[in-house]
Amino acid sequence: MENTPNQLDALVAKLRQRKFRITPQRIGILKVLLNSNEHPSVERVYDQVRVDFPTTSLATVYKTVNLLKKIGEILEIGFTDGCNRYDGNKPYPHPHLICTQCKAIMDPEIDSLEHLTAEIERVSGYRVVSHQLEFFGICPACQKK
Amino acid sequence: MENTPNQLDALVAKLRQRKFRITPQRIGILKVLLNSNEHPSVERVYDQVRVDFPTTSLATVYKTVNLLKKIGEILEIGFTDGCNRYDGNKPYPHPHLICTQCKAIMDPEIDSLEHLTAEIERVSGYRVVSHQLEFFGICPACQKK
DNA sequence: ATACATGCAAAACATTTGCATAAGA
DNA sequence: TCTTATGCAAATGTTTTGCATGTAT
Repeated sequence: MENTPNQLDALVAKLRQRKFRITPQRIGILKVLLNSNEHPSVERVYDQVRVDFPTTSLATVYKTVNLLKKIGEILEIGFTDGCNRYDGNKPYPHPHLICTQCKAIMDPEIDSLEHLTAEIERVSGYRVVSHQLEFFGICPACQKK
Repeated sequence: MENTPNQLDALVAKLRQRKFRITPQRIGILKVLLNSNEHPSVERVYDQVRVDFPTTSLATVYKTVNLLKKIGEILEIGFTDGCNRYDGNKPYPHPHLICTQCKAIMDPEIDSLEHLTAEIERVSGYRVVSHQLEFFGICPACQKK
């Protein structure tokens, strides 16, 4: 589990550019979001940030996650049963594959949906801004159990 | 806004078959879910059911909706900001087109994602059980505002 | 008759907010 | 210095649950 200083520095620069303040809590939250490939929930981010910055509060994690979501630097993966999860590595719409048993989330390598988006716009008259595509199933590990 | 006795009868028969009891509240909830094409929230179902059965409680609507979801007779459309919505007419996975301004939901006519599902299974090893595809955008009416 | 469903109120849960304090810029 | 971020606790909003009562079968 290695740091990604380039991504981190880039994100910090973006925040600075937009006149947001760089606090140790925010750095910690950014690191967790950039380093993890597990699509963590806010609670999970909170737990991990507190390893380095034990004073960080849950409210701050929520506020920072919302900030990052608003400026488009993380992607929210909506869960119907509480506990949304976040992707800090690929903040643009892309499909997710979710194991309904262990809740693992992975990014399958498949073609994008640009052609579908275009078709939707054509037949509906909507201006499509984004999309969300989630596949639910059982991962290989859980199939063996 | 016409009743759909065939669909209703079929659903009632399914419930009976599974030994669930047919109560006036449940009939009312089923009617609302089958007759509406607006993909109503629980609160919305509640409001409409109470026109016919004013004694119906919100808890009962939640319980019935959960029951129907569990037996696969309605489809849940997950909303990240509270207020999930439900489709009683097409309880199988299909794409939705959601206006981020007026919250209207429509069903665009496009090809299914079966080929995509198959590809996902091939590249990931997951057994894919269902999926969810939502497009977000601005509907024609809201574009004019 | 006997399960099961209902309705109420309370609980649970994730998330947001208000506000005094702390700390980046 | 001056504004913004933090942290706490309280508030919010949706959904769930426990339990006594009512009702479909």
